[in-house]
Amino acid sequence: MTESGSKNGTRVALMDAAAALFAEKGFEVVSVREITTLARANVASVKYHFGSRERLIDAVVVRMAKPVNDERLRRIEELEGFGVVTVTELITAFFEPLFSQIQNSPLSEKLFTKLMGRVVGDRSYELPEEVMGQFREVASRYVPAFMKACPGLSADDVFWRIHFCFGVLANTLTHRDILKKISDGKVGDEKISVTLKRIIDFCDAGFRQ
Amino acid sequence: MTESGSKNGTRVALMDAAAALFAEKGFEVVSVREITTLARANVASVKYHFGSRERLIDAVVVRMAKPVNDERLRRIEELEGFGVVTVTELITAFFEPLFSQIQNSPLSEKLFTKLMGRVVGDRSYELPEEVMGQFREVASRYVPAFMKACPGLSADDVFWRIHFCFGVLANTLTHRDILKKISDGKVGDEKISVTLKRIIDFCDAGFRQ
DNA sequence: AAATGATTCAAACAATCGTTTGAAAAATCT
DNA sequence: AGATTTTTCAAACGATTGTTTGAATCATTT
Repeated sequence: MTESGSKNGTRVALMDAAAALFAEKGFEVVSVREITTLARANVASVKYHFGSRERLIDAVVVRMAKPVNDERLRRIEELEGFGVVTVTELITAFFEPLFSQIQNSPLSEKLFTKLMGRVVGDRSYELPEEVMGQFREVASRYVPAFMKACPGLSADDVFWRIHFCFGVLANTLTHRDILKKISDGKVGDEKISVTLKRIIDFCDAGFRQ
Repeated sequence: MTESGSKNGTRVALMDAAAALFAEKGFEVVSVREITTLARANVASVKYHFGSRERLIDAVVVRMAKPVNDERLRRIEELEGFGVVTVTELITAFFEPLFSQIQNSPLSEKLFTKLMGRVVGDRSYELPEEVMGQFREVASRYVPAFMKACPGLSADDVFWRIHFCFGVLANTLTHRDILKKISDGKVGDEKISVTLKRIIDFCDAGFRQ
């Protein structure tokens, strides 16, 4: 019974627990026993269901990244069907999918965004090859589109600015709660969609300079 | 003999080795034995010279952050002596000190920037209280200056945009080498001062929108 | 009901972790 | 020089790490 039916409860419980802990603490510092304790499962269940701790991390990352990258591809195809594409549209098409999956997640909005930030920002661990492939495909579609949307810019300029946008995104996702601490609780309580608009506006202005 | 003379060679050797390893791998995943091996010192030397692994991390971070924050304070004082201050000047005064200490470091430029990126970006460990105090002081000077320089913006807007700038900075420092990989080696080989200018231009445009 | 396969479980594996010990070595002081 | 302090060192500490084992339990099929 390898089918993903309704009966592999332990398997998804492990992934849910791992996702929550990874979001809070980072991939490197969460032990297998922490995960299995939170999931109310046995220590050996990780080896049984995933083969190893590392492959459990991979499974969590893939489950999170797959629908996002799928939607990114879907949206740029939709955009290019209309002809001319602007930088603003590209940035939006690239960023919005990161947030549109929140309601499908077993995680709270706060943990979801934190984990997503670690997936796109932490490079202390190696991304699973499956996700690397997805990302390469996304990049192969978006980079040329960005270059076409900015005729005056060199390849260097475009690459760097995309990189900067990534930085804004990753940092904001991972450390969204820091702002409340820094500002003595006066700033940081707003809907995720409002924050997303802030990010897009900032990156858009930075990209177009 | 607690004086920091020329004779505590092991102490600085430990900090140098730790700094290099932290830069490459991150604070959490480097073991005491890795550090002492690279420093050609005994395992027990960390406990003897620093008290614990955590306090060694603190020492490395303080040594890196102190001159940066000092220069930040010096430069904003200098700026405000002239009267009106622009956003561009503030961003420059805040960012440049991160790079001006490269030649004073025992680390290579590449490792220096990586480690600096982790110091400002990684929040898997707690910043030492000494550095937190420095940062609070820097923030207490720069945040009001930014607000004064952007009369039309709310406090929320200013806080968020500063946060975004932080993201661009931290991500670029930590993952400067990724760009070369993504672009098949075509992008990413340039002087650090050129990259700094890119960062400042991007953040400046994003901030002023 | 018996047999078969899938899953869980307590217990132990070897390896590594940060830390501690107490004595040897080196440096400094009187 | 001897006495004293500082620093180094090999060895071991208990705790925790990811993994493995083999039997027990559960679910499904024959």
